[in-house]
Amino acid sequence: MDFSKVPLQTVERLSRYRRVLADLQEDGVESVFSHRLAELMGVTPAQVRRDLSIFGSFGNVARGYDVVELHGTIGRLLGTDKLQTLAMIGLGNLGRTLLTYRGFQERGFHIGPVFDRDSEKIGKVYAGRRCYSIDDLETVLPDFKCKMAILACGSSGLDAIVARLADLGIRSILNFVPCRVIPPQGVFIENVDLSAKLEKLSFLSKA
Amino acid sequence: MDFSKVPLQTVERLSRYRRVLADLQEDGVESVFSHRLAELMGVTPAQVRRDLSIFGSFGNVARGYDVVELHGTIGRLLGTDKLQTLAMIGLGNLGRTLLTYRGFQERGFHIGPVFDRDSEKIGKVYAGRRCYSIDDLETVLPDFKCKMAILACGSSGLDAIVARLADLGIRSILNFVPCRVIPPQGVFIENVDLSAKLEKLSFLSKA
DNA sequence: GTGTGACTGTGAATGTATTAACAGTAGATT
DNA sequence: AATCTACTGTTAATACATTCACAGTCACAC
Ligand SMILES: NC(=O)c1ccc[n+]([C@@H]2O[C@H](COP(=O)([O-])OP(=O)(O)OC[C@H]3O[C@@H](n4cnc5c(N)ncnc54)[C@H](O)[C@@H]3O)[C@@H](O)[C@H]2O)c1
Ligand SMILES: NC(=O)c1ccc[n+]([C@@H]2O[C@H](COP(=O)([O-])OP(=O)(O)OC[C@H]3O[C@@H](n4cnc5c(N)ncnc54)[C@H](O)[C@@H]3O)[C@@H](O)[C@H]2O)c1
Repeated sequence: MDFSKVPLQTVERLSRYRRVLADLQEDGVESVFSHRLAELMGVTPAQVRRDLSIFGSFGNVARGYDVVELHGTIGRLLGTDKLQTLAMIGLGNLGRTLLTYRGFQERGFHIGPVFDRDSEKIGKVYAGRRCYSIDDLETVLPDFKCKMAILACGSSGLDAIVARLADLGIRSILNFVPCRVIPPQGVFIENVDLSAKLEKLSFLSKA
Repeated sequence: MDFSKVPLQTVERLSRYRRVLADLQEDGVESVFSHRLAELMGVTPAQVRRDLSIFGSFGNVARGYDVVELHGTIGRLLGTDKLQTLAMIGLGNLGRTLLTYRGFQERGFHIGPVFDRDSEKIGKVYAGRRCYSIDDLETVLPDFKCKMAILACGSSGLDAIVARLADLGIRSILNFVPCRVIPPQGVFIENVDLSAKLEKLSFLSKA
């Protein structure tokens, strides 16, 4: 599997395919044609076939795609067939909300250690997770074997935190802090900027 | 201004330009070249010039772009130069977190009326905002003159809620519910799917 | 004034993503 | 067994986005 020639947009659709397939599986549907899958996804059938064919030939002319099999295959591709433990930095309003969100668990993610710099929070347990001092990152994090992290902290000194996470083996980061963070070599950062989304909507709705 | 020929990616960058320009303004910088702006944005200088030139000629060969002027121009383009009031559906963990988030206010957005179906919450006031019954949407919402809404509720009956919002003049929606919602004619929906983002990161970090 | 250097705005070139179109195939039908 | 139908996987065509590269412009030096 040559990752470099998978279109980024296709990657973003993969998780949606999986979600749609999970629903079909729940409904007892055994197999599905690109046509129907496209309809459920809101894309063209050609797009579906193209997306899937990048990873192999899973379809069958007579029956289409096997729902259970394809669901499993996409899960393995995404790496979400096994539970992954994430680290989180910042246990403020957002951090606490994310901690109690069940949607992550359902899709193979689990927030493990949480780090903050506020002494009020350090040592306490929230939603079953212990809050550690950000100063203890190097001693605590390795025990959890995390490959991914969530940033839900303040913006000051963010680059330093990212560098430390990278040194500790974190390969990818979901960042809620609305400021530019330059990814260290080999680290992927996905930014979630809600205000930017609202601004985009504001622009579009003027059209 | 012909909106149809503005690349979507450019729209998404507009809010980031504005943020960068706000920082420059704060630092007392009067004008800036595409080069420097590109550096701060993490894109190429050609991209910056192309993006801005779509909306007009704001630059000056000798001084580059006027920081204050461009900041204002982008604000007007995005429609965030005036405060906009949003409606929100769902006052759960996420809804409450968003209500208290200061970042929205800072960028010209204000959550006004909040609707829920839980009688425990209806009538109460959270962070200065009254929670109304979702059944009273038609009577309450018009008073607030909202053009945008946030969905932070459960997934059942979502299409019906979206249809009602559309009928009441909502033009665009920020949706946190992880299921496909088909936008009614003339309504824009931006989906925020955090699990999908994590799955994307999981895939990329296997490369 | 004339020359120099550095910039913007943009046409042309390239790169990336989507859609159209069809060859090849397998089951169903006569 | 020959024909028909409807599908997948893929090649070719199109659309969309970014980058290159340069003509035209302005400020400044001499
Ligand atoms: N709350 C929201 O709805 C929302 C929405 C979008 C983005 N965000 C962003 O997410 C981040 C967190 O938001 P919040 O509302 O939870 O803020 P918050 O102030 O409630 O919490 C921030 C937490 O991070 C901790 N923190 C700050 N700097 C730290 C550091 N260097 N190391 C460790 N811990 C640190 C603080 O002690 C605090 O506990 C902010 O950057 C915010 O802009 C929040
Ligand atoms: N909590 C998170 O961190 C998080 C992250 C990403 C996405 N989401 C999504 O956001 C949504 C809300 O999440 P949450 O954690 O706040 O859930 P929650 O259960 O805490 O709150 C949901 C709220 O919505 C209300 N509600 C449900 N259906 C409604 C309807 N039809 N009309 C009006 N109100 C309705 C409920 O009464 C409840 O108050 C969910 O769809 C969830 O999947 C949540």
